[in-house]
Amino acid sequence: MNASVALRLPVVPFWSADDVRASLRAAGSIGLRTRALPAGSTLFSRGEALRQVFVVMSGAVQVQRADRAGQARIVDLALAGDVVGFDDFASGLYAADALVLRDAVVGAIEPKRWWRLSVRNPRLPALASLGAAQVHRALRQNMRLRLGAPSRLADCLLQLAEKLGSVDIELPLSYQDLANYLNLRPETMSRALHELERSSCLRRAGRTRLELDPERLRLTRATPRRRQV
Amino acid sequence: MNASVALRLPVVPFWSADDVRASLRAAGSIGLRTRALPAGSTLFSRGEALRQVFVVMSGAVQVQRADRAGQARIVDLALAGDVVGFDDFASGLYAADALVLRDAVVGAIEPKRWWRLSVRNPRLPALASLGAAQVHRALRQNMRLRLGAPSRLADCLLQLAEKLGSVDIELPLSYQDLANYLNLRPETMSRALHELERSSCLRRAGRTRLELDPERLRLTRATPRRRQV
DNA sequence: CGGGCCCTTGACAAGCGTCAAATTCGGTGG
DNA sequence: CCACCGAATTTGACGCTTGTCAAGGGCCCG
Repeated sequence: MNASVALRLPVVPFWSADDVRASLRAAGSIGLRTRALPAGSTLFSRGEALRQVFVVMSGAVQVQRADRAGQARIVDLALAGDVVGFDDFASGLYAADALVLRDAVVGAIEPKRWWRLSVRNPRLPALASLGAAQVHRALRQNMRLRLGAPSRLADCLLQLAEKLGSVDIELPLSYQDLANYLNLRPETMSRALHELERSSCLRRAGRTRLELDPERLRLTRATPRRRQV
Repeated sequence: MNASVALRLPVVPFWSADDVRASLRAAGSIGLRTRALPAGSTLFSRGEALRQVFVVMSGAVQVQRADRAGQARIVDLALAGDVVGFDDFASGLYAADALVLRDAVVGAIEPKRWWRLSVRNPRLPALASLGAAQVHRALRQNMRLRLGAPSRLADCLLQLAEKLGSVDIELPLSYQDLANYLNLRPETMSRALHELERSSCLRRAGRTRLELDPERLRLTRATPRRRQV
């Protein structure tokens, strides 16, 4: 009975994209220290003391943890506009490893300093807003993990297309790692990919280059565990 | 190759429990406005303007959204010490419905006011810390959804026991709703429950009353999709 | 006593993981 | 430039896990 309360609300886009860069730009990025990092470098590692929370300005960063069996799990994929590292703000220690996938520029925010700055500059986005942005992403990943394999992949690709602002995208990681992120086996990933290709949701134009059809992808995403004709 | 970097780290507890009440208490709860709410009442509803972020001081609250097909999905289960509603802080509108399951006392935090207070009282937990706490919970649910049904349930029950401070727990919601939260069908939930009972991970002592054996539950949780003998 | 809802159970099918092996791709050394 | 190696990806076969459907039992509340 509890679960049926929200049923009659209209269906609207579930989560809006939120690009933290925009608010930083609006604030004139006062006092934002940026850092350029080459692909393959490390943004932070597990166990280090947390000094900064990061905003990805460009490029791509993956965040991974070891699960209880010691297996590495990719738990986050941050592109331009995304916030990384906020989850460890309270504990003071990074609990995950952040790896730069594509040459990136990140804004490094030192909480204390940022807080002082924002006392004087009310236009500066509050730390808390950055946190809210990361919660949003975590919740979207949450909902994604509730879908079947093809829908899961479709949702992920749609988000990538949205972020990158193009239907013609270059994946920042291997299919293997993408499978890890989506909690699928590489074999299943391969099959889901072919499934999407078969239903004209996308066309493969190179190893990790895809041309997407957002309309059809949305259709597939909405299809609960059943193939389209 | 990317995914194998963190492998040799020691296996330690994955996420620590974080009880925001503790830090509020440490700060003397200066200026925290509390509200008592009866079971069945609504904390906030989708579409409303966000005025407050909540900290559950006692009782239980569930948060639900409609998925893309319009089905209600329970996305969060907040007990004493948990933060609710922070995800909508940036957008300014609640995107979900929060329903009180068990008579609850919640601390209502108005961001602007809290911010002003914390400028003067450095001991007050920052809004950002509250946000970090909610990210933590979202990430844990994330990892949970990657597990098989029995492990998923085991992890959830372990968290409940930890939160409630007892191995003898009363579920704040029906099995049906718990299944929804864990993204399982009621039938699967029933089977997982019997599975745990069969392997002495728990004993059922009433409709929604359970006596847990944390040690065995941890064992089951660590077992990847395979029955124990 | 009669519904209605929640929880169970059984039978069955679909989805996804697992295993093994083939194939392709990228990069390296000759 | 070409052969070769190792990693990534693909394919097929097969089985376990979970979803689905249908039906039954138990409990609470009129």
